[in-house]
Amino acid sequence: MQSLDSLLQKCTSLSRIKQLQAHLLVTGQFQSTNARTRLVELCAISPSGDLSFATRVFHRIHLPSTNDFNAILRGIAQSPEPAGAVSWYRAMLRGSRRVDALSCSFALKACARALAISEAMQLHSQVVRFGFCADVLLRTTLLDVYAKGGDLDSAEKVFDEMPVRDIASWNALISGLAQGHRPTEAISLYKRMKEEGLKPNEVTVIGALSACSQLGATREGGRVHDYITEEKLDQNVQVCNVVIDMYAKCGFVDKAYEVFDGMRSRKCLVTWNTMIMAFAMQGDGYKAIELFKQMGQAGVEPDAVSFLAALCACNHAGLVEEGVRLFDSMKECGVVPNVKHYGTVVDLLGRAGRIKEAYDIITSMPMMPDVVFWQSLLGACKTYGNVEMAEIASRHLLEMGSNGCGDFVLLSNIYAARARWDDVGRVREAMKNRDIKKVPGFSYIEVDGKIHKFNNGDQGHESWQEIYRKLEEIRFKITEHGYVAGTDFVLHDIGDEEKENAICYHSEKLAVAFGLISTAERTPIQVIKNLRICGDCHAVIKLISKIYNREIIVRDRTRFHRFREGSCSCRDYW
DNA sequence: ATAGGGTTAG
Repeated sequence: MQSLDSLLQKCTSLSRIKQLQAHLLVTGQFQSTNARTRLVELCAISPSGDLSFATRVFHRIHLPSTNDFNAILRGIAQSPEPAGAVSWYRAMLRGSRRVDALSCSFALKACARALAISEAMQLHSQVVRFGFCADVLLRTTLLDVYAKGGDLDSAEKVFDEMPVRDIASWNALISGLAQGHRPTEAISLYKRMKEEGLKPNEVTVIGALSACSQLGATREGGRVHDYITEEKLDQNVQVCNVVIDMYAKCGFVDKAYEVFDGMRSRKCLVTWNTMIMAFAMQGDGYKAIELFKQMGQAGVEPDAVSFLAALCACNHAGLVEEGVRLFDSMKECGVVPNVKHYGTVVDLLGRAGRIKEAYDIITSMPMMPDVVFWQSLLGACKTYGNVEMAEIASRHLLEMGSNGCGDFVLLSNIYAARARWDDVGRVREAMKNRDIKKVPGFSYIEVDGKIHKFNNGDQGHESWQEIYRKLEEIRFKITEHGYVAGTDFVLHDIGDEEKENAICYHSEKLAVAFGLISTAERTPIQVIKNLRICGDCHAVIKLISKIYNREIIVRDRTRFHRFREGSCSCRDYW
């Protein structure tokens, strides 16, 4: 037995696995020993293994045990086609061998990966029926499947009903909430966990910090970082990576770089990528590219994400030539550009007015352009007044059934600028006939460590009346400074006054106004927005920074805008 | 019935 164990450990390649199988067959141990089961499992799950070979071996077993079934089930669950695990599990149910908690565990894991929620629910009821409920690990798996499938309410329910929880159960829900865009709840659960005397580990802080990054929760993020240092969790690269990302997303690039530079654990590819992205978001194009080069010097090969980060940096900093060069160099590095790379270069070229080149890339790239490409091109056409190309782009958008009102607004504006009123009318008609909806915009602002959330036109905040009064004051003051409402940025099917009102109460304006009334004079105000900042808000916040003498930082979907004395760090280029 | 299952970054 001892020798079989050591033989199993040496099975690091498929040929070794086959040798061992032959050995078991020859010595007559194949049909009777546990070693066989472990061999099947090894072959089914190890990277050097081969699932189809494992399955062939399985079929040579006279009376496969539950464990033999499980070995294959586990293999299918972590294969590229996890959905097959459910039918394997069903075959098991019909067969002579009973399923155990592990079978359920693997099948559930497969559901999580295949996002098969209804199958997961069926498995859930079986877990109950088979009486596996006392199993903490299995319940945690269940919780995780719901969370990954987007059903956070069910995940919470599983968690609440657990008679016993261990750290992994807490971690699964904290991470689930963070990944499911319910960061506020993730943080309160993290706090509750500490209050209950549990000790967060690496996995916990990764989830908690990811939630802080989303919210721009600077204070809580700093506290988590302190805890990480105290508990020496920073020996873990993944933890360091999230710390860097958290500081970057909370607007502290310098702090992010400090952590990056002083890391005790070895930097990995993700570490470099995170830091490059951090500079890119700040619009520090040169620093990002510098780091990209340093990464190569450090012997870390850039991957698709590294290139994307560097390309975004070029885009945000307006480094057109550098970006094109970078894009062209991808092939030499053996990295295949994906949609996002193409999207970024197209955007980069378009913004630089190189519309024909951008168009040529769209038409020659190896994948179908999605709406984003045509929107980006259309935007460039508006900036450079290229009506012909704008029509081409819009036609594609219409064909693709785009329901983003921004596309219609842009096209309508392009026609209006040329006084082509018939066309303007046609676009309006098209707008009416479609179900045009916007993704609702919202913004966060942290004041005294507390996160406040604002939706567009929100009147739910406790001081909303004060906020709206402040906005009126702002409107009055900026008008004195020559501001004219930029009604380009909203739908054209409402009256002028209404239009003005609609953009007056964009979530970022509400958040900034709240910042003005609730923080000390001259202190910076920081806002996080889920979408890209709109042009009118951008113009208004520039003026606010000047009139109220405040530095205002807005992180939008793609980057940071640092408003100071009437201008923005993005140089109006975003 | 020998062991094997859950939570983690750009």
